[in-house]
Amino acid sequence: MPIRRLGQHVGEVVTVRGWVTHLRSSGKVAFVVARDGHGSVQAVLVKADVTPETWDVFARLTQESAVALTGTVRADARAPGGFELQLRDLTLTGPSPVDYPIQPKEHGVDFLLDHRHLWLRSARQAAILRVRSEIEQGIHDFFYARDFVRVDTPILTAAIGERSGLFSTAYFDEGEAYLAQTGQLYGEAAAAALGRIYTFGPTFRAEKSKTRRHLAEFWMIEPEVAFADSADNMRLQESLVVELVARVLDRRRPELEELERDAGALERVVAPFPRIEYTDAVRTLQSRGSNITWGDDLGAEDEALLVAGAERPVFVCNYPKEAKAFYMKENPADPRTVLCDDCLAPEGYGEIIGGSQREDDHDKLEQRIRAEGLPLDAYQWYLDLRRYGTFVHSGFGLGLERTIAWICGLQHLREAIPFPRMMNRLRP
RNA sequence: UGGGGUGUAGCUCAAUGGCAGAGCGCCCGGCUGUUAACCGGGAAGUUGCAGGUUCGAGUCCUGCCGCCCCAGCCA
Repeated sequence: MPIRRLGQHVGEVVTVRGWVTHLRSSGKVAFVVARDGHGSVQAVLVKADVTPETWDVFARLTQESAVALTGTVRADARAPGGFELQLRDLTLTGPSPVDYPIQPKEHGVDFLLDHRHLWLRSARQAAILRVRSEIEQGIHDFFYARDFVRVDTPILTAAIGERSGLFSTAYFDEGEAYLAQTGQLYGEAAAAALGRIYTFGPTFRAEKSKTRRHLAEFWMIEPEVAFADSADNMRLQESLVVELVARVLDRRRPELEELERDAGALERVVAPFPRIEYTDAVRTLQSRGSNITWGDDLGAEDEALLVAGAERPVFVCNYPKEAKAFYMKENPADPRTVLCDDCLAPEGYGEIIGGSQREDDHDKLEQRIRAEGLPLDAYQWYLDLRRYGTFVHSGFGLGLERTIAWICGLQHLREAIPFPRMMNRLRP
C-alpha cells in the first residue's frame, strides 16, 4: 500500500514497503520511519504487543534498510503526517550496512555529489525530481494542446549551430562528430515540413564553466514556428512560462513546501512580462551606474541590475548583431540589431530562454555565415530552407534546468538534474 | 582561463607557532510516545601532497593537487 493513501485506510491492517529513514527506541517501544518514494510514515513497535522474533528484527534495522511494515493504520497527532502504523509484523527485506553515507544532517556539496545515486533518496532531492517531471509533462501538454509536433533532432552532428565549446568524437570514415549544442537548425527544417514543432532533448557544451548556472550536459526545449515573427515568439514564451509556473503551483504544492520555496513569488508570475529593447536597457543600466556601452553583451551584473525588483520575468530584445548568433534576422527598424529576445527570470535566476526570429533572406544569411568564418558547405542544407520557399519563422530555446532551478528556488543547477555533468564531474 | 576562498576522524567543523578536539554517525549499556529522541561509556587521525623556516608547524613560507564562490562562455 502506498504511504500517501494510508489516510483512507484508518483502522485497517495494511502492509507498507519502503526504506528506513529514521530509527528511535525507548527500550520497550520503538519507532521506525520509512519512505516509499511517495511519502513517509512512522511505525510504532511496542515490545509487549509483538513476538520476540519481530522485536528482534528492529535491532537489526539500519538507515535505508528495505522493510515490509504490517500494522493497523491510526490517526495520531504525535505522528509526522498525522497517521502512523501500529506494527503487528516487521520484515527486513533488504538489509543495509551501517555505513550508509548520508545522514539526516548537513553535508557538503562535494560529498553529496559523490554520492548522488544515494542523495536522490532524500526528501528534498525527490521533491525536485517530481517538480522536474511535472514541468516536463507540462511542456509536452502545452505544445500538444497547440498542435505542435515533437521532433527529435540528432545528438551526433557534423554541422553546428554555435561555436562555443564542442564535445567531439571519432565518427567512422566521416571524421569528427560533435555532440549537439542545439537542435534548432534541424527544428527549422522540421518547421517547414510540419508548421509548428518543438524539440526536447539533451544538449552539450564543453565550456570550462564552473558556475551555478552552467552544466556540460543539460536539457533544452526548442520550439520553432512557421510564419511567426519575433513578437509572436515572445508571446509564446510568455504563455509557456506562465503555464508551467501555474501548473507546478497547482499540482506540486507539497514539493514546493518541502523545498521551502516562496510560492508567493511564483504566484506573481503572470502575463504580460515587461519587454525592454536592448538599446533602452543600455540607457537604463548606464543611469543605474553600469559602465556598459552600446554593443556590449549584458554581463551577469547588468542582468541583475536590470531585473532587480521585477516580480515577473523580463524580456530584453533586439541585441546588437555582433553579440548574437549568425542565424538571427536583421531588425528592419535598426539594422545594427537583430530580432531576438532573452527571457530573464526574476530573483536573480538569469536567462532561462533565448529566442529569435530567424534570418529568412537567403543572401543575407549566406553573408552572415561567411562573415562569421563558418564553413559554407556545411550549411548548404540550411540555406536550402531559404532557397525553397523561404518563410518568416521564429523559435527559442528554454533551458530546462534553469527553469527548474528558478521554480524550485535552487541555489545551483546541479540539483535540478538527476546526474549532473560538469567539467569536473562525470560520475556517478 | 583570471580573481577570491578553502582542505583536520566516516560526516560537519574547532584548535594564539607549544599535549590532535567537539557534535553527529558507529560499537556497548539504559530508558514504554520518540520527532535529526535522550542519558552513560567506548573505538576512531599519514591535519590534501612535496619541500622549507623553527627548539617546536594543523598553524608561517614556496610549489603542486582537489574542491567552493565570482567573472567570461551561454540555456
